[in-house]
Amino acid sequence: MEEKVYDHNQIELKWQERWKDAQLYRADPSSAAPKYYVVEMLPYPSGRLHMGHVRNYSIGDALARYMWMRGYNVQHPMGWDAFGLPAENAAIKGGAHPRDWTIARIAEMTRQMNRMGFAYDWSLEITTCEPEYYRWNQWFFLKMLERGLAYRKRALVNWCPECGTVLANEQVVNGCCWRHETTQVEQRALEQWFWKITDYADELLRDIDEKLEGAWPDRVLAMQRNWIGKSVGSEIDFTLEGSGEKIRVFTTRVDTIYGATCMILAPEHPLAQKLLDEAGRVRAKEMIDARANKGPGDVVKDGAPTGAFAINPYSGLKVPVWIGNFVLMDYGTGAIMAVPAHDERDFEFCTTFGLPIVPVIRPVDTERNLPFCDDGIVENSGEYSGLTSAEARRKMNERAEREGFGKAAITFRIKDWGISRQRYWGTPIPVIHCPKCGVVPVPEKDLPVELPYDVKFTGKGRSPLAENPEFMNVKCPQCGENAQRESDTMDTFVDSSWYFYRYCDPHNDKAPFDSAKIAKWFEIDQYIGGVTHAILHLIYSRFFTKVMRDLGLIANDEPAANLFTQGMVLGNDGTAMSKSKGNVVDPEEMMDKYGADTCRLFVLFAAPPEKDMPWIEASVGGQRRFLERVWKFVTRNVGRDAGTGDPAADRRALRKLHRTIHKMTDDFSNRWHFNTSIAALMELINTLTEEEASLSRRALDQILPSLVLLLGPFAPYIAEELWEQLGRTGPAFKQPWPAFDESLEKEDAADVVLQVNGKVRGRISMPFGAPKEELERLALADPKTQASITGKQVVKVIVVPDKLVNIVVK
RNA sequence: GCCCGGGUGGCGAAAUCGGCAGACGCAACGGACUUAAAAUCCGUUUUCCGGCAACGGGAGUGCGGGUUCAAGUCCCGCCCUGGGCACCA
Repeated sequence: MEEKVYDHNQIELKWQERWKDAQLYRADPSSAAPKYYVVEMLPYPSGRLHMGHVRNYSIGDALARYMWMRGYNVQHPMGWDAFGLPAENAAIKGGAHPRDWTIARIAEMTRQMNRMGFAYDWSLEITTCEPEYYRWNQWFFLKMLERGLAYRKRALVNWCPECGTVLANEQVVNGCCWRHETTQVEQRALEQWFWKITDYADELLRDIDEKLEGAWPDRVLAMQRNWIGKSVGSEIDFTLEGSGEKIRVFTTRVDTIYGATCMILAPEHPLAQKLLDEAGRVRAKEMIDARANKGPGDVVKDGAPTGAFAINPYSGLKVPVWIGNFVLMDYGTGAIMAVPAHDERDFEFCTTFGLPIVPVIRPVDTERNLPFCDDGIVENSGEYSGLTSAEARRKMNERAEREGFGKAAITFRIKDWGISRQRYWGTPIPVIHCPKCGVVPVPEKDLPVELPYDVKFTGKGRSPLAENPEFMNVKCPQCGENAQRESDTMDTFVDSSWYFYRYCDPHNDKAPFDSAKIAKWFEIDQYIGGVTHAILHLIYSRFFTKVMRDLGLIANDEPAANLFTQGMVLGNDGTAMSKSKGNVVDPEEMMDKYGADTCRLFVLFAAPPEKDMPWIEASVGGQRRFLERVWKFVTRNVGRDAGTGDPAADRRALRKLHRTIHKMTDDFSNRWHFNTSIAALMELINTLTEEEASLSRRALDQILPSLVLLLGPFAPYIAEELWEQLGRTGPAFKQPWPAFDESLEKEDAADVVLQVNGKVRGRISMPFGAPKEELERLALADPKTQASITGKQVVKVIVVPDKLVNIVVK
């Protein structure tokens, strides 16, 4: 048969047309095959696919296609993280309505994804800005409220005095407003909603060890551990001299308490406000503001005495009470005991302000240089002197508990999740503020609280919702009097915390999902996304899963049994692609130029998927050339009258084929190092081209279909087209993955390396399984090794059968 | 400062269990084809030394030690680099 021309445009258009069939990538509900649920993190619909998406989704798609071929019942959905600031910013700048803006961009990105040939079951598609989705955010909010997991408190927000509005963190650039680059952002306190993720802090931490270790990347788990930040220590009350009020401190080093030479309160600490005089309060305010505008780098330690004194409950000694800018109000109790001899920060503080330094811990076997911050032997500490730090901590905790001035305590660094956003384009928080009844939840039957479409985007004043009377004015569900809706919307991380559950039952209008469907598909077998979501998204989803479990909706404790985080795509200059650097490569341009298959192949070939990968356009051509070589090889050999050929050539070609299948099967099941899988395919085509003239028809009939199927998960268009040209029926991606036969992989003879003192001196070809003695004899007799041995004494000979002989000489 | 990665040719990388370092690809150079160019195909390409040559010999995986018959791979101590956290008591 004639060799054909590889025209990627023609092939892609043809198959896109055929792949429109909505049933094609649907999981089979009646299938008895084992399920495989693979999810790639859903994108924000910015309107253009970027290389990071292409990489993420090419990895996921290769895996989904491979698992289909392995006979699994695969569920592979896609959706849109459709709420968020860019749409609203665009509206503020005079662009389209956020909804229209978003819908148009979703359409555009869907088109691009289909062009890439990604195999999604679009019947499961979810769009988080649709009421049918976000009503369940609201439903979950009500459940959180019922269970005491949602509460309101005052918290700081960014405020631009120029706009007269609240800014999201992303709208703050270098401490200034995004629209007024010279206007400093201020901090203002507003009543906001929080979710008590801290209630689950212990379980979130424990399950990292018990459920995720080994299945999620270490660096993600390390970041999460760090973020949760569990500290084991003690809470101890110091008594204020005079009033007798208690000041509670948290410390991990109660064993050093005899060395406490002062107490330091956060400047915001309520007691500090009380103890300070007018001048002191001004100083405290200065410290708070200086910290709010904290630039990068260290803030110099600052502090001031309150004039008050407190009594150390263990030693009975009186210490001064200070305020200090390095003590955080929202960690621990907002107050510390300063032990300058055994803590670097306290040391720095007390040195600066001339406070005494009293050592109470002796190192076990080294000189003591202050501050000495390790455990040691306690001294100058009354009845505890002579104990180890650990013993002292235990005994001191016991006494605190017994005498009622403290206890062993655990503190977490993680804080409750503030979900309120003073924005329009998000899920309305379903509560009503009634002057008589207070905060009243919207009754479930009234969900969803829909976002009104007709609002004004001024970028000034309160959020567009708050300025919209038709939205805001309602009757109180409890007393029927005039009341106001909550105008805040939810953080978009709420949307993405549970979307992969909704995929399993996307159109359910009675519940967020049917629990039986979740039981069938969960946990997610493989979740794939960027490491940038290591903390927030991935910890919020874990939290959501645990809450849903406690609500009785699901049975699993974790959302994803396995997580894979791919590396970034870097520009030609080796830095992350960004518009400001002008090193962005547009996937669509690459598709025009080289075709979707080439793009997919390149992002998988250039580096192993977990590593950062530079986009070097010069090398993309190599992938295109590879596809052309495969294309030509297959098309010109489809019907070629090859006859019986040369059995030795057949054997060599089949050996390479089976090794390639073996290698790729390993890569898919272990490491996903698709770069080496593709390299193996390249080696295969190199061998096939070399042997081509001597191959028999029989061998070709085995080789051609296998080659095409192996290529399928990476380059689906060309695989499907060639499959059809081979005269096969049924889609290539639903064929069984080729099997390898190890007996065909073996060389005819073993190539045994001969070494002298570890240096290669020669090699001999031997039948497999040759006895050690014979290998040793032949190695010693070999002329190549003789040259290096003569005149020396052979000390010993190491023989690794079928592989290597190392002669050790002196 | 603390916690993770990473360091191998001109470049992206490979070597999965301690057994031939540099597979595969890019780029470069040489050749074939062509009036010419592009495309394609063939060849060379870690480095140093010797040789017209086929070839032979030495060095080499960030640096310094160590274990081993054998180390890119394991151990100890450094250096550089990317990322995360960063006054968390």
